[in-house]
Amino acid sequence: MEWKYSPKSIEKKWQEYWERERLFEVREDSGREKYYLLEMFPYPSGRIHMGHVRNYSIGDVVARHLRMRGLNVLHPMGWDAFGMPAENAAIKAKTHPAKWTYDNIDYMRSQLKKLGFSYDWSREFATCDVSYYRWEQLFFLLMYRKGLAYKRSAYVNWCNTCQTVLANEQVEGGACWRCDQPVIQKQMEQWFFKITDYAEELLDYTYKLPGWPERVLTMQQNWIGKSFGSRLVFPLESGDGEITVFTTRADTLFGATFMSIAPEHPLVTKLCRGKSQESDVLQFIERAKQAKRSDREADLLEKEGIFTGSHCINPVTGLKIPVYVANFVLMEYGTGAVMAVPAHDQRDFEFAGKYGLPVKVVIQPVDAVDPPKAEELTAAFEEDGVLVNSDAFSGMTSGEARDAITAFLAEKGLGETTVQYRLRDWGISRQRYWGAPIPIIYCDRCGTVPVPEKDLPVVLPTDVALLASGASPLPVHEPFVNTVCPECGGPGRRETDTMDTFVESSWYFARFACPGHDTGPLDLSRVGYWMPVDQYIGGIEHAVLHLLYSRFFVKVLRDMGYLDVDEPFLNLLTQGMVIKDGAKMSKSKGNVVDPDEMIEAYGADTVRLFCLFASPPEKDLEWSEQGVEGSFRFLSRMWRLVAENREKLLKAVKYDGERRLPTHLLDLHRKTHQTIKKVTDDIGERFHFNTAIAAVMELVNHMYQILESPPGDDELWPVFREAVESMILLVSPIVPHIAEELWHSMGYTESVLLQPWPKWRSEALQSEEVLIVVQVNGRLRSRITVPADASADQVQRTALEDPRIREFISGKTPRKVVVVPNRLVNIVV
RNA sequence: GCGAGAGUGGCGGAACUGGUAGACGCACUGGACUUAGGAUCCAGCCCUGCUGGCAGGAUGGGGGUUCAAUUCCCCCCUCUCGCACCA
Repeated sequence: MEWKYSPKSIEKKWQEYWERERLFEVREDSGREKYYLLEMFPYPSGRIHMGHVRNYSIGDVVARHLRMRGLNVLHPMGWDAFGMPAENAAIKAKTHPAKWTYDNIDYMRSQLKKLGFSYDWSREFATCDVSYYRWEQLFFLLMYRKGLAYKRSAYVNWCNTCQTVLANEQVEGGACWRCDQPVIQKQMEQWFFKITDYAEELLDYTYKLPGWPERVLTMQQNWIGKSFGSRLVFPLESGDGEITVFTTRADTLFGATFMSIAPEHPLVTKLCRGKSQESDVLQFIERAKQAKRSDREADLLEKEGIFTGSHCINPVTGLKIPVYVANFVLMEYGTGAVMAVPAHDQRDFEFAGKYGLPVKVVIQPVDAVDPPKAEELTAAFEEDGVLVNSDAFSGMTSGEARDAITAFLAEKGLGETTVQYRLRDWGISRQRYWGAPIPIIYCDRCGTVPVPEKDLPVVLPTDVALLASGASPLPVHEPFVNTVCPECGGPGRRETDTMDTFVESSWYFARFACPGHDTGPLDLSRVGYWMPVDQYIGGIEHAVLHLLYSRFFVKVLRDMGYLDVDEPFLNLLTQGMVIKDGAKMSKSKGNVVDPDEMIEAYGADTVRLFCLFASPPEKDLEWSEQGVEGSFRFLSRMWRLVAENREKLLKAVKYDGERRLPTHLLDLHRKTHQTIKKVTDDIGERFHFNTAIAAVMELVNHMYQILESPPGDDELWPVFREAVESMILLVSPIVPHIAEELWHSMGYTESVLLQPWPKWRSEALQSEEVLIVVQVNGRLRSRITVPADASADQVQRTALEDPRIREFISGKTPRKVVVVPNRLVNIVV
């Protein structure tokens, strides 16, 4: 055995050994308890970054630990391989996205292997493999059949830089989530998945996922945005038609003095037709539509509107009120029309002030004597209160009135209570090449025709010439586009949009359970064993996006009979970012640390150890080269402990806990068992790897302490051997290479992975004497040592007899004495 | 604006159900070994005072509950994240 720890000479050896022995490959085994551990799979961008290293190190500790605890652990890895960077890189480097992607996968796989992660590589796949995305096309067809996939013309988020459409979830603060450029609104024909059909269930289950972080659930709840309200009908003054609004404040209906509708509202052109203001209105609409979404969202856009020239009738007052087009009304939410109540809505209040519209107070605060006067209002009163100026409804509370007014209108067919969601359908069309083709054919005679299942897959052609603009080459790829209509046999044209790559990541976790299955997407006999994922680990950035889509998709697949679970991920751990010099590591900031260089300099174990030790997983991790060196130093200390004492350790027989020991060895024996308990709890229950590591460091320090003053004791080496072996087993999930090497150097021939996780004995945790803190009036004054089994009375007596304590009490009689067993005594005088 | 989370030494962070605040590591200081060490080992290391041992003050600030508060409650300040004209 080398005297010096040198990771280079051991890491590769053990990686090859694990692979040769197929130690990470698993099969379903109904006789064993399963555990499905998954980390978010990476996009093959070229190289692994520190965020990945951290994510996968956390997962690997859990996987290795639970294997030693006897569970049948599925721990797979694959590639989220479709996506735009491949296209952009291919254009730049004059290569093909497929080649670029698969080359990156090869390199990144080698990086992951160098880090020693315990993946079952036999299950690996990439989502751009035809054998994967073909099943996604089948899902699309089944969803199409059920009306869950549909096409419509809609105003959508368009990113000019990426030359494609984005889903609402993919627009962050009005900018593209990928390239950060402003997004504009564009009307296009688009395919949607009807996620809104599942809004209620998606929301419902956010209250049934105790293993998820509260804030992720809150974010999803906000995103779904359920609100209870009413749909109310305002007939047009002209008599031919009506405007329906959604409102959560039906109680304020008597105060609705005008109407605001969205520029995109279908009635707008009709309402201004033939009126004197027609051309002004049309101009206004054009301007409003062109406004960037980023401005609209950032509240930069001034609130503006224009009178359409038409009126509608307030259904309870019977008064005619003007209809305005307003740039802040969103067509996508509710009905695209808002009843404006300036006295009780701040936005309407400002709008009314600007255009000289009437303000009518209909709610007064509960404790007010008189209703406030409209002309004295400086701001809208938006809270609930008591109704005034509202005919028969006056005197009701807001809550009562919401129901009563809606019911009153419902009788006339002019209203109903309803539930409104903020969530909108998931737009999945992407005008890009490197994605899964949408299996649809357009025929002049038959219209939109789904590709028959027997004709799947629709293979993405590889013989394409990429366009420098980034626009998809598919529409101009004649052999792909031109096809035959499956219904009439006449000429047909293929859909050239591809699917959003979030579709692939919405079911990959299920496919890992049966990766080679080729007669269907999922083999329920195997998938049923492994699903759901017991623990999912990844970045918080997917709190809404990927994690919401996946939940939706699982419910759809369940309803199709492909899955028998309601939710994909039982427990979720969202790990923090890797930070350097106070900022997230990124190329543009120039603060990236390359994992390869770190592995080269310190070895994989050190890199893993540092990632786990520097902070708890859910917090951000500040990268520190000195911290990395500290981690390396600790591994060296462990190494030397074994290397320098190997002969003596090998000769000793592990202490069995039976014979009596001198105090200092009993201390070590106890420390060993305390450490086993602490590490087991920290890794297994709390995921606090940093404190688990700290505990092992304490044990190692303790061992060095004992070696400082060699007592020449016969019992030393047996007890030491117990401590050393425990140490090796406890760190093995964290730093597997050095653990494997040390384990074998202790004379074992079987992998450390196959050892049972060490157990602590509770009797070994007990010490004969305990230290008790003595306080007087809550201030620490002395420490006493008492037998562990001393009664409260005895402890109290000993404390009161303590000379220091007597001094502090100085003759006074204690008013009260609190005794906390094994902890402290507090004397109140 | 709304929602969530967080504020502890020079730094990263401990303290699981209220019970010795600062485990463990980094940095720093001193010493040992050494031709030398940026290797290793040992010791010190929150602040203030006489400086041995103590005493007092410290967990963003203020108040409260309690024998006892980093931990529970109220108010305020700061930071981070998410949502943001949602009717």
